[in-house]
Amino acid sequence: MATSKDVAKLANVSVSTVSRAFRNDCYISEEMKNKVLAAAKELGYTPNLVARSLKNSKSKIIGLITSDIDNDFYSVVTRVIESELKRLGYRLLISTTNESSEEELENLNLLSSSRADGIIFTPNSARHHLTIDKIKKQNIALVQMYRRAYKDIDTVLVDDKKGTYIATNYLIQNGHTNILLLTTVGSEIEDAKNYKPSGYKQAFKEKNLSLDENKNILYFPYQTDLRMMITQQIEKIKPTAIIAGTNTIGRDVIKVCKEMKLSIPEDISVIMFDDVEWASLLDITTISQPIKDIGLIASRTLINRIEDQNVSNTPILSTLEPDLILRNSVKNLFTSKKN
Amino acid sequence: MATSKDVAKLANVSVSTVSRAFRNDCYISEEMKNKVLAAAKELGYTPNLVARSLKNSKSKIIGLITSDIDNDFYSVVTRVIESELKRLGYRLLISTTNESSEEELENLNLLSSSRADGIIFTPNSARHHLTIDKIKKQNIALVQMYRRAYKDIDTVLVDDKKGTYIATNYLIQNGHTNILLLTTVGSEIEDAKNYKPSGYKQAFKEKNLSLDENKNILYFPYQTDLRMMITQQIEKIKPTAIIAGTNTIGRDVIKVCKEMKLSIPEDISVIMFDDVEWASLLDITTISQPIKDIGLIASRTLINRIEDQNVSNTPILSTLEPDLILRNSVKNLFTSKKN
DNA sequence: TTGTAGGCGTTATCAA
DNA sequence: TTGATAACGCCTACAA
Repeated sequence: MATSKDVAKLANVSVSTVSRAFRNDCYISEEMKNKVLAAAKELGYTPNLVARSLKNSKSKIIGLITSDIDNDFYSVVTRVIESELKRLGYRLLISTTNESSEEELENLNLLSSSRADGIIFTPNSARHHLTIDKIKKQNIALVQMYRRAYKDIDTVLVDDKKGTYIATNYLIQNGHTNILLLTTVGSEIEDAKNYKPSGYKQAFKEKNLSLDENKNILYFPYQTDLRMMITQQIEKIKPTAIIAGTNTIGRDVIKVCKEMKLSIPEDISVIMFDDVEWASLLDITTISQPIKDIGLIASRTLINRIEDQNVSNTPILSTLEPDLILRNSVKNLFTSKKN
Repeated sequence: MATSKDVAKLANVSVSTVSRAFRNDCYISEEMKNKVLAAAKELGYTPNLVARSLKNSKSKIIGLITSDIDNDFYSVVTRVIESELKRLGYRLLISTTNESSEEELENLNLLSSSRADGIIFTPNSARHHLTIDKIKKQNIALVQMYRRAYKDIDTVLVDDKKGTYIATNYLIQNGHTNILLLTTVGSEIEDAKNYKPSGYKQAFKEKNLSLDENKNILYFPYQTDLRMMITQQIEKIKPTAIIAGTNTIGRDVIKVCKEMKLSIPEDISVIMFDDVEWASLLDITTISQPIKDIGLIASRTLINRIEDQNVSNTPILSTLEPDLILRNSVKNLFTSKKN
């Protein structure tokens, strides 16, 4: 592979002139620049970005650590981040953790060693404070997305509490009081675990409705086939409505309903988190996460930290609001009684 | 950030000893190694992978260029590739082209400049032979996936012709002869464009059934809302069955059927390419692409090229077979006539 | 405006 | 087994 030295030799100039030609440096004459560019073309030369990174201590690479890229949620957010970062002149190195805190640590360390300019990640725990501190000292920018494990770094969150709140309220307004909430243990982050249940409970409290938390809220471990557990719980408490805390849970709920020959919304009402593509095909009412905004804000917050020296030192917390997308998976128990 | 020099100073050894300690070099005593590791820990030192890359001319980074990461197909394959590459000691840099040949070129050049060790990509055209040659000369391994634009590099393909062939055959066996095939122009690659139609035509030919290609095969441009066009074609030729060439086309077909109040499979039969998650929820019969195998084989072929000097020079072509996943979206016109 | 030279943090070669 | 030193390819003072 040709180097700047080769180009310099061919163009009869010095290596610094070659360097200048490739960085739109103003201290170079048009003539020289053209000469260099011509020689470079002849040799098929492009600047070696690895060498440039070493010299500049800037890699123009951002690491993205998610738990699970083939979850629709993460693949869409990955897409958004990739294209926004490209626009801003950065490239994206991805890695997944499968919700494992150890893998998360490995990935963080790898990105730290790779001298990434920044990292966007979805923490599974708050255990890696030491590593996070090390990374901050290295001057690598950090943004945590979707979960807030560390108080001292920039965060992009979705207000999950509000999500369950509006879903629950909507169900109550339609006459449902026996509502099964299915959610994930999700992570070790205490806050994150409680967001969804708390909105649910608040809605009940505000209407002075009684609620048996132990029966009506079910916490799932990560990524197993949940159908058995869902079936049992439905049989046990006979809910009139279900709130599925993620799209994967929602998928299993729909499968279970099919197996149990429960038609939606006639026999049971369903609201699902994440407005994935197939929700509209099945006419499922959803809590829509503003995925695009999450990706955009995460990218921009990160790049601001990297490029803008003047940005305030205090961590920025951006909280985005979910939306209720009304379709046809919730039955109105009031009007149907009248019939 | 601490460097090997700092560690060397603290441990009272030379930088070469530090380097050896971190590379499991055998020419180092246990004692020295421990001393170095302790010093490194104290300083929070990790080897700078950028410097290592420069020195070794090996970045341990693989570039993946796909057209569209939020298509289910690509996000699953990305996931598989990421985890396989991690297992093999490589990291994944992703970029998308939106099916644009120009963006593809930019991405190839960027990866070339970044000195990636290898590239897996889904070519949109065969236009970039010069760049491909340059990259090969650079000793960057290349694998093209899903489309075969260049004859001289390793390829992982799915036998799309066979896919439409078995789908069409199955429909014919169920009494369908007016079948609408919806497929993409997809790319400028002449071969790729014709795979799906050719299997379809072959099935008709083998049964000596007549076929009006101009009416029964519809080519779509990339990523637009196809519903209008689908609706018109259904009204025009009144097919008894539809084959959707991709999951995004399938999604639009299902939406159209809803809008037109055509129930599947009662009023119209549907088979769709790509066995995405939601296909089972809607009971759609699909042509399943062996996505995991594609990702695994692409990764392994690439890493073999990189690490195994002895691998044969002739390009490897791996063709994977699709499967018909039977569900309940095709009506048997023979048995239903009898009723 | 252009060229020279030193250094970014590693690793590899060679000598000790 | 260890240490000194010269690359890897680029950028940036500084000198010309």
